Amino acid sequence: MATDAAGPDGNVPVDKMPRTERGRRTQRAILDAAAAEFGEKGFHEGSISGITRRAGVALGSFYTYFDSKDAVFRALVADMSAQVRDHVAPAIRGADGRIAAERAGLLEFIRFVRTHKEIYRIIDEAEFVDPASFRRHYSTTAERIAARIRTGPEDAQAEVHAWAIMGMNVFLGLRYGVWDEDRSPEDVADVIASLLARGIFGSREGAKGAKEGI
Amino acid sequence: MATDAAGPDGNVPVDKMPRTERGRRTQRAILDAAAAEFGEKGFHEGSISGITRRAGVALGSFYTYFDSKDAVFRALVADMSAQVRDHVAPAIRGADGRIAAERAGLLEFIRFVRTHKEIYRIIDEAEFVDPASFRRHYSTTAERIAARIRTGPEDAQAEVHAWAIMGMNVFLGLRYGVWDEDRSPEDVADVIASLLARGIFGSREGAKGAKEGI
Amino acid sequence: MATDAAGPDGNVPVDKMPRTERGRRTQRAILDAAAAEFGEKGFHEGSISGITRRAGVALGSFYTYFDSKDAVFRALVADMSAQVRDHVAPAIRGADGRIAAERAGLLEFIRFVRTHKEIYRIIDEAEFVDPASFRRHYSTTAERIAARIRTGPEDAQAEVHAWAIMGMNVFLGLRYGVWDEDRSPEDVADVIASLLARGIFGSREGAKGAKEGI
Amino acid sequence: MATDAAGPDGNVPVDKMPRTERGRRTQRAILDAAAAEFGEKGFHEGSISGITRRAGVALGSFYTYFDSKDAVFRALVADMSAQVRDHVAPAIRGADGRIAAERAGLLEFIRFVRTHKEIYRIIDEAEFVDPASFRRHYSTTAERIAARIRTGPEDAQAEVHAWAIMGMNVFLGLRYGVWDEDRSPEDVADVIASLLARGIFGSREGAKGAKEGI
DNA sequence: AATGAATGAGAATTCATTCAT
DNA sequence: GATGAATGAATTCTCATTCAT
Repeated sequence: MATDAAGPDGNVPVDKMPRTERGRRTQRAILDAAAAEFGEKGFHEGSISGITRRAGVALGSFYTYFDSKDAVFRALVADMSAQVRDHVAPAIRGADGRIAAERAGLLEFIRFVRTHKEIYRIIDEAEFVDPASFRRHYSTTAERIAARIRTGPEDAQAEVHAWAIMGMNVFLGLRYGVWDEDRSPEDVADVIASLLARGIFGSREGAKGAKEGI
Repeated sequence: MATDAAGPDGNVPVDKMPRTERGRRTQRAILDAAAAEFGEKGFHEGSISGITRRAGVALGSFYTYFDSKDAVFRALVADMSAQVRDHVAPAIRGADGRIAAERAGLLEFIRFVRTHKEIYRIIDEAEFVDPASFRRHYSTTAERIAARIRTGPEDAQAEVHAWAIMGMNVFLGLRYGVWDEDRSPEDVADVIASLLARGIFGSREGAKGAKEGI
Repeated sequence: MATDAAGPDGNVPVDKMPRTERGRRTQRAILDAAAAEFGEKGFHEGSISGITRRAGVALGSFYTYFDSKDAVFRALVADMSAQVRDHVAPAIRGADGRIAAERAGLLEFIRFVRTHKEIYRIIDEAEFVDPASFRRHYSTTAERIAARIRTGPEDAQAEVHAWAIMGMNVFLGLRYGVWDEDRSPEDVADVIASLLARGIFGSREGAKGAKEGI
Repeated sequence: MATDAAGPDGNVPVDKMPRTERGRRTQRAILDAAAAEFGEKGFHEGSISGITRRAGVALGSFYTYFDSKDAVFRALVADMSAQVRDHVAPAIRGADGRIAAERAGLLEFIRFVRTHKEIYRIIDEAEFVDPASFRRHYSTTAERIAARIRTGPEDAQAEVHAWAIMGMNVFLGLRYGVWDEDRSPEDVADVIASLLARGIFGSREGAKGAKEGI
């Protein structure tokens, strides 16, 4: 995990940092329970008592580690955000060529959400619970993509492309990762790689170029 | 507008259907007020009393026309969903060629959200308030796109492309329609048209093809 | 029916008395609908709109004929109270002997409640809605019984006996008239006639005496 | 007392069971307050806030111990039901002979209701609030009586007699215990004992037999 | 650190009654 | 007479947060 709890930017305030090993375990248990609770019921329907029940601790113990319901949520968004990044980054770095990198990113993203379906409910709900977290998550993600695809300092299209790619990924992850698994992640990634390489109709002849590393 | 209030699929139950002209006006006022309230505060922070205050009617009058807070929300999602569709459809129909159609769709979509910024808060929050509405909205939208771009009955990529296009549009609308207006809708639409036509790097030379109607 | 609507003692106030034949029909429809509504749902769960819906008239029309929810209820209690009395009275008058009269009263009472199961919900709920109606109903009923069984002006036991008989009848009506019909009214009436004639254990040899008219 | 709070059958759900002594005291205070509130105002007119005010606790504390207004009510019916039973049982067991047992039961019942006048409002209102409790209360009471008076396995009249006796008791308790105390409980019990022993007219000569233990 | 009882502000919902048409 | 829209007071229930032990 990248971060542990939640200040304004998703980090736990110092005075809530567990001092003992036992404390650390309890805090981790609460954060995991919160992911389960919010992933299942959403932020508003989820409750602190639901979290502590899942974590197997007393209600009051929650406030030993987090300042408020909002605070765990922020910590959670930061945590999930970091998790996706950490999961996807190595594959992107290992890819040969720009299109291949985006292909790898999408592929790993779909794989990741298939095993962490709660991520959508958590990150999307941030739009309502903590808009700053939400914006930060997507802005930094888009910037990362833009940095990868930018062809030079003059490239004015990179930002638009980055948002487009991010949007594709998010919706394809929802459709083929969370809602249904009726198509393999590799297949989806191939189709998109070809789209990025040759456009939407050029791709209808086959999406092999991506693998050759353009 | 397509629908007026809200049953399970977003339609008002018969026993809530206004029988007089006066009733019809009141119901419309409440639905508009709900769009404002939820768009501004979100579903959970928004309140029935906030809605009736905006609508200028008594609290109890709300229940003359809607069964519950959830019900107006459903009606609203159906209503907004229909509004975007109705706004974008003519431009798409009038476009010359497939790529041009998608370009027109995105262009009008960004224009629409610039004047209806509340649409994101409303449709996105449906994921938590009424998942069925949320899924229906995006599934039907994707199907509509797929129908436009499908090259033939064998075209297995159309669905993936449709979800990709929808994802691009949604995120570009958020970025360049709601969050910031630092780039013209036409510019964004051109960039994407080129991407669809020639791929991400082919497009770096210019997105003129779209206008010629491919 | 004996009475039509509801003042403090269960009669409709003059200004609510229908002047036309059409009005009379509407009022009767409302009263019958109220019996159904309250019998089915009870006073508190029952609603004016439920009544008018059953009666097939507009909500506002209710107030043309009754002053309030309490008022219909009072009218109803008076109405049902009179109905039982009117149904049971002839049988009692026609009976040969005191025990036979009580037997006939119970027999007809059970028969009556089997076809008017709502009577319990209505009269019993009066204890909470309109204690005066409730008390009046049982007091006058007890007095009627006492008058029948009193052996003379000195008979101090008659009142106690009357309440005892009324209590038996009410509970036997509930058990063998409303809740279950697993024993014939005649059978029940025979058992009680014998109890009244010879006591609880004397009766175990048979309850024939009642028929002979003691 | 037999039960403390209220599930479907009048028992508190486990998750509402107080874990500390302090909790136990609070729950008891709320239950007593509910008896007072409902006894005085009835179920529908009584309010949760009325209960917590009487109990001297915060409104929200009510829900720490009971799931709903209905739930306390159920708990209360079970509680009162058990209280009468526990109050009357020893006198019945100590009586010499069957008639004497019934006499003792009635006597103690009248005495009990004189000091717990709220019992009628509570148990009778169960007919509307929680029919299952109501039926359970009277069914088990009748069975207990039947078991006492049954002369043998063939005795088909016992059940009818049991309901008759219960009905007498309930109405005599209402008349001479709750509404008016113009006749001593002993006197009433004597009259009924004689009725049970010799029938209604046999008893006019005197009800001495009961005391001799028939 | 951990526990769980206590708090009370806040919101949705119901429905008898009034009234303009 | 009939209609049905409008009103708003009243109440139940939820739950984040605090605090004494």
